Amino acid sequence: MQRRDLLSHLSLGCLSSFAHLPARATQPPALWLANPYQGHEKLTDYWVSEKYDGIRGYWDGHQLLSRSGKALNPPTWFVQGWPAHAFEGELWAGPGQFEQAASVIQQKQAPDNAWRAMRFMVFDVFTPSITFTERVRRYQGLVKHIDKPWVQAVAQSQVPTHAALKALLHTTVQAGGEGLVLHRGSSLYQSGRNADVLKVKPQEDAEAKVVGHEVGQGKHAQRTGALWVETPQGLRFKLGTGLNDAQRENPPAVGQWVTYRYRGLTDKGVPRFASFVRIRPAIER
DNA sequence: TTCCGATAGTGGGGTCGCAAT
DNA sequence: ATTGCGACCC
DNA sequence: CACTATCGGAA
Repeated sequence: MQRRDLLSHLSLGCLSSFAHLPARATQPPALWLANPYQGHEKLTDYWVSEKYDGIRGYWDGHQLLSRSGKALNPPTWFVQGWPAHAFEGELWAGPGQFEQAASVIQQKQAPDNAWRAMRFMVFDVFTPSITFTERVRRYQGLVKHIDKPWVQAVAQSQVPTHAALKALLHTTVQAGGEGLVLHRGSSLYQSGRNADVLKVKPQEDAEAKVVGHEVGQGKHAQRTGALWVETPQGLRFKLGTGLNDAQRENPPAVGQWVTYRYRGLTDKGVPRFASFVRIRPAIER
């Protein structure tokens, strides 16, 4: 396909259901969501790319939307020349800059120099009826057509074995990446979570001491909502997810040590996405 | 019969914007 | 100027 | 974001 013909072959599809609506009254776009990688998938079916740690952005052909359908407010130059066709990517401020990216997109009107540091890493184009493998070609051509340094196509590669995937994950994280995304080449664009899109992120376990309890809300009213814990370095934070109902009824006591799982640290050094795993086994001595 | 996928409902850190103090 | 809260992002 | 509890249909 000739490049000048590319955009005319992109389909608007179900986009028409909300593309005409005013900026503030949008339905959540039907975007795909990644599932955790289990380790038993057939890797040769998948494309592998870096998972950029930023804000999901969906260009509906007219405006930039967040995952929930909220209109974002990039400066006009940022989206100047973007096509009247839907595509999506990650609004990214660089390695380790998630909080900066979140700040920029949540401000009503972030300063121009903040947006100058942002990139839109394109990883899909909303074109029903063609496979992801074909859509990769489409978004590569689309990015080339837009021809702006802050709009980049996410690179896709193939990894034959789990060992190779592990190695790629290691080098990607070493270079500041958040993890990897696997996308089945034969899959059509499908909203929601399914096995066609998988994510791989490194996770670590650590221990902390229970220093308090937080009462829960709603169905967890009158039982434990979260544990206040303290690391050996004296850092305090809350563990609220990972507890089952029985554990919320009878939570580990103050002074007990627990194991938690987390994925990276915030700017302040607090474990990110921390979840309760188990009460730490007693130490033999 | 068991198992899996989707959904609803909890919980976290962090940021912004606005109201109350 | 500080605090608290809801509504977003992940 | 991560996770648990539920339910209905697939396996």
